[in-house]
Amino acid sequence: MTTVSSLTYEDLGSAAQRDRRRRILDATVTLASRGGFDAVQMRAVADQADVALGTLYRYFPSKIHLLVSALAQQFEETEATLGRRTIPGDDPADRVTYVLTRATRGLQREPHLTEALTRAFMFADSTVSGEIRVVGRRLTSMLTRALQGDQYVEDTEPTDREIAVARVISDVWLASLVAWVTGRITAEQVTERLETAVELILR
Amino acid sequence: MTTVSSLTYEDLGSAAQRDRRRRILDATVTLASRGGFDAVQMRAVADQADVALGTLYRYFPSKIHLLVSALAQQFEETEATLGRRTIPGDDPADRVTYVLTRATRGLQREPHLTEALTRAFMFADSTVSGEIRVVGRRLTSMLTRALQGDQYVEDTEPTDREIAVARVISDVWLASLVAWVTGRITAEQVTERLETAVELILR
DNA sequence: TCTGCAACTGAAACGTGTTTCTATTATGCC
DNA sequence: GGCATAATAGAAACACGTTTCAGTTGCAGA
Repeated sequence: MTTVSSLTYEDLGSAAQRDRRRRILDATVTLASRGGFDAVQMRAVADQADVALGTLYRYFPSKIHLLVSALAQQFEETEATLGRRTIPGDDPADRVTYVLTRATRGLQREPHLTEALTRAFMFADSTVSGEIRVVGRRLTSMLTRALQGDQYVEDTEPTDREIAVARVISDVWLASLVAWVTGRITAEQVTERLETAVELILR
Repeated sequence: MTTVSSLTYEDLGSAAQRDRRRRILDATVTLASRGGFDAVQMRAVADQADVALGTLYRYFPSKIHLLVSALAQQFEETEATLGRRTIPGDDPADRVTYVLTRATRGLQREPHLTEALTRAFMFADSTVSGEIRVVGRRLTSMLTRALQGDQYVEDTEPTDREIAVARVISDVWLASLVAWVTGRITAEQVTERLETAVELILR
């Protein structure tokens, strides 16, 4: 149950170190986009990021830590790009569906990357719980924001019900993504399942 | 996307072969109960089952196939024991909650085994889709049966809505199990989350 | 019973995640 | 600038999943 944590951007003192961290995460995303989970090989990441293998492990204590950190970073980037925009839709169900559809379309464009990040997220053990929590929080907050709609700009705390709804929907989303990246369902079916779930919970 | 399948009980001609398969799955469950996913090492399984490593791989083409097959077997055993009994509860929500609570309590008694099987299930890639489907079907049928209640004895086909509800609930269940086995939430929280989800969907 | 084929054994070897260790380089402090 | 310390490089070694293969055993059909 012991947690081992990756070095975060804030942990790193010098610009050179922050640059190393960035290079490592960039290499990870590049390799993952190209060949998925299996293509993210620690030696290959180290090579491409131009750091020694030992250094890579100093920054990220395992392949799973590395990939989950890459996932967190991808989330950050997404939020930075379209995070402040108002979510279209007149009621919570519409807004949630909008966010989910849009996100799913984005993931669909990078199937290998999605496979790598999703599988790492699901396979993470207790030593990765810190990083996992970060991603989980981002996910639910993205959904509670969609549930609240414009009220969000006032930074309203989500209600218990909103949190519960967000959790269920993110559970369905993750399960559907796993099913998609393992070829059990198509991308369209992912969207269908999400819409059905939203229907069941919010209508 | 190519599927590679494990040898099923039906595939095996001789009694000696069926016995080998049983010994392998027994060894898997024993090791998993003792030390979880990491303790299920292919050499150790082969040793304990008294077969050569190559034979183990002939029966189950990977560790994940092996563990997911063990999961399918556990399901079968559970269904055989209490499969025909009527599920108590006056409405679908009560019956589903009953089944979930009971199952969760069972899993709680074998945390290492649950960790091993759950993680294998979530980590499975496209080559395991056959075995995964078997387990997925069992899961949803367990839940649709609870939704239908006594009607089930008439072998009524579940409605689309029932199937959709069952899917959402099994998604929540799996996500909660993963969170539990990785130490992010307690077993009580698993039950809480399931009850909340049932509440949201069925009330 | 004999024969041929499929299954099994035992062991070696390979791939990749992870650990470890020594030499070298960068960094902060006097 | 010189020094102590931490960070990094580079490479070897280990662990475990997986593959391979030569020899042996078990078994169905002639």
